[in-house]
Amino acid sequence: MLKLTKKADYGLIAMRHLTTVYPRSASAKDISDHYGLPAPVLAKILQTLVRGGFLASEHGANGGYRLSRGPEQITAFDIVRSIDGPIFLTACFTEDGDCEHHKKCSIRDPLRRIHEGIIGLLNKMTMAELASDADPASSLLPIGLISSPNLTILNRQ
Amino acid sequence: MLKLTKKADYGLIAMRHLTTVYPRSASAKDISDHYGLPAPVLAKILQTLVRGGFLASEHGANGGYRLSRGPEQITAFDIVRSIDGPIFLTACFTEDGDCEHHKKCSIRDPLRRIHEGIIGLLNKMTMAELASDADPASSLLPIGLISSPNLTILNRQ
DNA sequence: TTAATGTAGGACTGATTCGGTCTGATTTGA
DNA sequence: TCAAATCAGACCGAATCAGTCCTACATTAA
Repeated sequence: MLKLTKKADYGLIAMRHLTTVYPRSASAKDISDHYGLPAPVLAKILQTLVRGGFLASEHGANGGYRLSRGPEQITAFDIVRSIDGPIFLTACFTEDGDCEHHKKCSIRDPLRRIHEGIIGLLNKMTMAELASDADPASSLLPIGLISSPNLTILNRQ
Repeated sequence: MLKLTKKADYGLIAMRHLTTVYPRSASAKDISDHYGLPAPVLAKILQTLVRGGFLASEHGANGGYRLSRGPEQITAFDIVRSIDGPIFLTACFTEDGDCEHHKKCSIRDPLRRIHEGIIGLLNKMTMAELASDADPASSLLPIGLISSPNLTILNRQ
């Protein structure tokens, strides 16, 4: 759990590609061929991102998609939320904000802090950063999180 | 997407409850009644946490579950991973580490940094912190168990 | 004008997972 | 012994995910 859908993955890959060719455009087929992604799925994702305002579409022959803003003005959070919908750490965080256990559960507030932290991480990752292989990663992580030795990425059991 | 399952939620609620009564125990029924959680589901979750080594079970009448370690030695990450399984931000982060697009996708490394950050956030939230947020039940805590005021997760210096 | 290219969008399917129910076995204390 | 409680597994309906198929619309090039 706690992972992105494949659609969000595909969306990020496509956005990264479009960032590298920015401000030019690329067709859905170009991208799906290049990365071996299923073309119809990718097409839908790109349409979603158009509706979200992050891409502009160009119809007709030699058409395609291009970023509607600069790569540094679009974040990973934008893309993920646009494709996967709102991000909630727990079911408590609905729009209505009403959770049937709300009165008693009281884990809501601590989790909200984690929740905001996750969104913050995604929000700091711009397309420009995603597309740059250079890696001043330190700027991304809150101080104190980097050096912890038990932060193994692959938590195999 | 990108949210915890209800089981993880229930597990955290139960762990928080058991933290407030620590080092005493509580039965699954006590907890499910108190928070209105489905009892059989909660029972399974607690069994999982026993296998994970975070709870000890006491059979028979007046039995129940209690924390097997101090509340500051169990983190939200422990509980979530134990219940929901390994946490991967993207499908790329499997145990094998092989992703069919691996050669070309190149969003792997930036996402890995976000992934590490998320795990770091969860790892810094101990049960003691989870239970310490203002709540009437906190008065049940033995003196000295409420952790230090240095509880902010984000931007901790 | 016509054909090719490409986007837009809905309907549908198969697989997987999630949340939850049900049933029964085992262990312990009164 | 009996009741309370944990332990353990099978099972099911609903939801979601990933992907395919089909059709319609828009633009450009020949």
